[in-house]
Amino acid sequence: MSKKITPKAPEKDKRKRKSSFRSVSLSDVAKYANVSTATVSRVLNSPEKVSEVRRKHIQAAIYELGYIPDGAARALASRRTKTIGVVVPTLDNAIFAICIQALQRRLKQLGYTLIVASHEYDLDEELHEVQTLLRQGIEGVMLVGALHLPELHQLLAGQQTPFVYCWAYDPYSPKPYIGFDNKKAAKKIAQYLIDLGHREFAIIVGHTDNNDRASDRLQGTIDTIESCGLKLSEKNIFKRAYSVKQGREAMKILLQNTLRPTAVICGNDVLAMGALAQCQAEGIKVPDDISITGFDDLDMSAQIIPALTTLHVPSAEMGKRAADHLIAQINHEATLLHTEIDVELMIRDTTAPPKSLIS
Amino acid sequence: MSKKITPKAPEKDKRKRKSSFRSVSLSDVAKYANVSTATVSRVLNSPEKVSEVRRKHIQAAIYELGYIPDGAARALASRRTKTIGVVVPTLDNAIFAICIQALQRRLKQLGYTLIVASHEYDLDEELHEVQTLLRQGIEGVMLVGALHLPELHQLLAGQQTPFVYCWAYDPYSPKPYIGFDNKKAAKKIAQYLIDLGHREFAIIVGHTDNNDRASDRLQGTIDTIESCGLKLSEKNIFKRAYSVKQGREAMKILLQNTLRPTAVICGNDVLAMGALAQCQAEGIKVPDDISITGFDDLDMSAQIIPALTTLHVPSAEMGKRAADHLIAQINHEATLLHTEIDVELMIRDTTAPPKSLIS
DNA sequence: TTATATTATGTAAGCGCTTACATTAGAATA
DNA sequence: TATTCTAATGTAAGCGCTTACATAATATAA
Repeated sequence: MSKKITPKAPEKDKRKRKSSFRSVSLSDVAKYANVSTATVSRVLNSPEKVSEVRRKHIQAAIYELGYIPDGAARALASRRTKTIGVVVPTLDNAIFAICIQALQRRLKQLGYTLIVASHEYDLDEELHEVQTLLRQGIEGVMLVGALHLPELHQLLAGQQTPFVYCWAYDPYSPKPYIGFDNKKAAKKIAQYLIDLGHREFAIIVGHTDNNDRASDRLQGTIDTIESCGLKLSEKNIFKRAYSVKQGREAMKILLQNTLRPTAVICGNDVLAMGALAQCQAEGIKVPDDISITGFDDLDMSAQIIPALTTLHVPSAEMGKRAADHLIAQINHEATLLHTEIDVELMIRDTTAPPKSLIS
Repeated sequence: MSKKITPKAPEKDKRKRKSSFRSVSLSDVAKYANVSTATVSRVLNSPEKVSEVRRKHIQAAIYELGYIPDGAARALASRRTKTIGVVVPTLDNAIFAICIQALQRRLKQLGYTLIVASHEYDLDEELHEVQTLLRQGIEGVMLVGALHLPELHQLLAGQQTPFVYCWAYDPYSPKPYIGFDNKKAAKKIAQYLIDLGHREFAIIVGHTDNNDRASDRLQGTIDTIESCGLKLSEKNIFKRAYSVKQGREAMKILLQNTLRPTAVICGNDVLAMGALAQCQAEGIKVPDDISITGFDDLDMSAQIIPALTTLHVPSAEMGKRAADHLIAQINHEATLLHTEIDVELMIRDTTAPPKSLIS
C-alpha cells in the first residue's frame, strides 16, 4: 500500500527561516574561540568558573562577533526569565509612572527586567494582562490595589507565581501587601479638617468602580465625617474621572449650590487642582472662602499657588520595596508578608479654619 | 586508566529543577486530549487547520488543565517573540507616559507585547537598555529623539532590527522618523510672540545635554528671535531640570533682573507652570505684566488659570503610529519612512501684547 | 609515592514549543 | 474503478541555550 516514493534529496533538513539572516549564536562563539559551548555559557553565567586566560579569550570572541545571547533559549533552558511584571490601571497617572520607574530601577539593579501592562480600570482586562505576562514567563508580578477577580488569584496560585499588592494594606490578609490603608489615610485628612472647625463638606473622588483605592478613600472620609455626628448630603459627593477638567467641573456644580461646603476633600491631587482652578476662575478665595485638600502629593502640588494641602504617598518607595519583596520571594528568602508605608499629611496653603470661625 | 565506576542508577536523567512544581505543558495537553503535540500547537496558532470537533475537544483540555503556553519555548521554536521595545528618557513625564500608553494599546491590538525601558537621559544607558531589549528578543524598537550613540545604530543595523525615532523629524535622513521638527515648532511660538509685539525675551528650557528635543527647541527659539534683529542675553537663558519647582526658581531669578523680559518662552509646560506659579507668588500679572508660553500641551495646561498658551504635541498619535510603522516593517510591508505629525499653537490666556504697546 | 580533592573543561541531553514533511483518509475527478 | 486532489493529522527535527555528569589535569594530603 504505502509506496514510499521519496526520490528527493535524502535526509537533508533544509529548513530556511523567513530570512537568510542568522545572527551569531553561542556555538558560533564556541567554534570561533575553540572551546565548547558549555565554556562559553559559563563565561556568560558564572565567569569565575572559567580560567582567566580562556575567559578573556572568549570575551574577546563575543565582542568580535557581536554576539547577543538569545533570551528565549536561555529562558527555556534555564527555566528562568529574570523578568517581573506589573499591571497598573493606567500609565497616564504620575503616581503609577513614578512607582514603575522606581520598581524598574531596583529590578535592574537586581538583574531583572520589567514588563509593564495596564488595564484601564477593567478587571477582566487585568486578568487577561496577567495571563499574557505569565505566558511571557514573568517570575513575579506587582498588582495595584486589593480588588481583583478571583480567577486572578487562582491563576497566580496555580502557577505558584509570587505577587504583591500595592497601594493598599491589610495586615490580616494572608496575601502580601506593600502599601497603606487608604481608609485610614482619608480619615487623617477629614479629621484634620474637622479639627480645624469645618462642618460642611463636599467630596470629589475618582471613579470608584473597580477601584478600591478610590472607594476606600471615599468611605474613610464619609465614616470620619459621620462619626462626628455630621451629615453629608449625597449631592455633595462627586465621582469623577481622573483629570483636572473633571475636578473643575465638579467644583463648578458644587459652587452653584446654595449651601456651600466650607471644605472640599478631593480623592487625588489632580482633581484638587481642578477644584482649585475653578475657584480661581470664579474669584473664590482658597483657603479663605473654602478649603481644599488633595491626595497623593504630586511634585507640582507643593509648587502651585496656593500650595495644596494633601496626603503624601511615597509611590517610589512602594515600587522599590515591591521589587525587593518579589525577588526575595523568588529566591525563597524570608520577607515580611506585609509592609505598611507611611503616609503623611502635608499641611500647606489650601486649608484654614472656616470663615465662620474667623469672623 | 579510566575506571568508569558509576554504580548509580544507570541512564536515568533525573534533573530536578529548583522546585518539584512542573506546570502543564503542551504535550500534557496532547496526551490528555489524545492527539499529537502538532495538533495542539495548531489549535493555538492556526485553529482553522484543525477540524472543529478536535479543536473544541482540545480547547476544553487546555482549559481543564489550565495550560499556559511557554513564551520562551514558543519564541525559540518560531523565532518570533511578538515583542516590541521602547526606550524613553523617563517615565516620569506625562508626554512619554501617554505615548507609551498609546503605543501599547495599538501593539496589543496587533498581538504584540511592549517592553518599556528608560535611560534617565544617559546615552550609554540607552545603548545598554537596547542591548537588554535585544537579548529579550524584541522585534522592533521605538526610540526618542534623533540623538543616539553611533554604537546604537550599528547594533540595530547589525541585528537588522526595525526601529523608529519619535519626537523628532528629519525628512532627509535615511532613518525612519515619526514626529515633528522641534526647531520649527519652537519658531512658531517665538514668531507668534514677536508678532504680538514682544521684543524682550527670556527662555527657560529643560537640560539640553543628551536631549536634542530640548536643544532644538532652544535653538529654534534663539534663531527666530535673532533673525528678527533682536538680541538675547545669555543670562536670560535658563536651563533647568524638568520640574515645576525648577520653573519657579528660574522665574524667580529672572524677575530679579532689572531689565525684565516681556515674554518668557518655556521649553515645556511643566517649566511654564512653575514660571506661572512664581509670577502668581510675586503678584505679577500674566499676561498683563508678562507673557508666558509652554510646550507639550498637557491636559492640565488648558485648565489652569490663566490657561497656558502652548504648543500641542500629539504624543498619543505618535505612539500609535510608531506601533503601526514598526509592525509594518517587521512584516516587510510598505511604510512611509517619514511621518510628520502636526503640532498646533494653542493660543490661550498667558500671552498678550506687551504692556508698552497697550498703554 | 599513592590516594584524594580540586579545578577546568567537555559531552550531550533536554527545556517546550513550531513546523517541514510524511501519511492517511476521504472527496472529487477522470 | 482508478487516479488525483485536498484536508486533517502525525512524526520528529530542531530552535539556542543550560547544566548534570564525565573526564582530565593538577594540587594537596597522607
